[in-house]
Amino acid sequence: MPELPEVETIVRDLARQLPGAEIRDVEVAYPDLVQGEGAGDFARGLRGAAFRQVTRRAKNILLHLDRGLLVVNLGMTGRLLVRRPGDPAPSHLGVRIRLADGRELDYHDVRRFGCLQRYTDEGWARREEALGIEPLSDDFTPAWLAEASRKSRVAVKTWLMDQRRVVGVGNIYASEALFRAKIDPRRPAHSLRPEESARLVGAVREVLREAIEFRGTTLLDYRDASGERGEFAGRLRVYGREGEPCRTCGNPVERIVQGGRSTFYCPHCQR
DNA sequence: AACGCGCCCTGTCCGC
DNA sequence: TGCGGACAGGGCGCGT
Repeated sequence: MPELPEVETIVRDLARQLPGAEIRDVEVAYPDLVQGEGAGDFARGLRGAAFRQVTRRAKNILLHLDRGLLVVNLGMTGRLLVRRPGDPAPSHLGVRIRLADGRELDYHDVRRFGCLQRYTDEGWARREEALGIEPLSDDFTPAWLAEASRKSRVAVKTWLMDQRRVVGVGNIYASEALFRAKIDPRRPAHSLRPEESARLVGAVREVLREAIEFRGTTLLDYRDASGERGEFAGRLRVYGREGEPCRTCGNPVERIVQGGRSTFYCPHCQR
């Protein structure tokens, strides 16, 4: 479910609400969500720790503690919610973190593709090496894209979604960025001309920034840390619009499958 | 090495 | 109304 804009929205919410809060105890309803150690050690390791700050790396939520960090990946349907006394109980509770001030930080996940894992600072630094560059950082430039994709024959849409290269771009924003850049998603990554690399970098940054401004895209499951929907869905230009008229040329938007995932694009506008 | 595929899991929707 | 199949925002591990 969540790509960079959705995760960033949650992180900004949590960064205002969590620092200073102390963990009273932890209840793990689904042990398979906890990675790296057993549920008992996980719960004991968190008990008594205090939240320092909350940041994002790729599609991961980094909850920095006074000892190490707790990293949450939401998978497809994960939600991380701050719950106050009296708020309705979640229907698919995975992990409940009770805070000393009476609030709860609840992780729910219908499909349970998400995960939570504790890391030491060094452990996370090692794990992070496998992740690509941040698309909203200064590292993401047309020159970098041209060089990094030079030897890759995979379709540019599949290439964009590979988290070892660029992080944070998932199935929705890959389609949207390629539409904005007017590039056919089936093109081999290495075939982009310099001006196309430049357009793609600009389009990725633009669509991610706009989506953050609108607090992300809610198709079905996504909710922010307060349980509210994102408002970007109505601004999607191609994703989920198979057969509907392209907002630029009026020809029907098409859906194809690439790497087992749906891709939406306009064959007339994207070449 | 890079790439394509299947799988993890539950829920919803659509066609028959 | 019921049932089977396709599909859903991610990521990992396998084989070639």
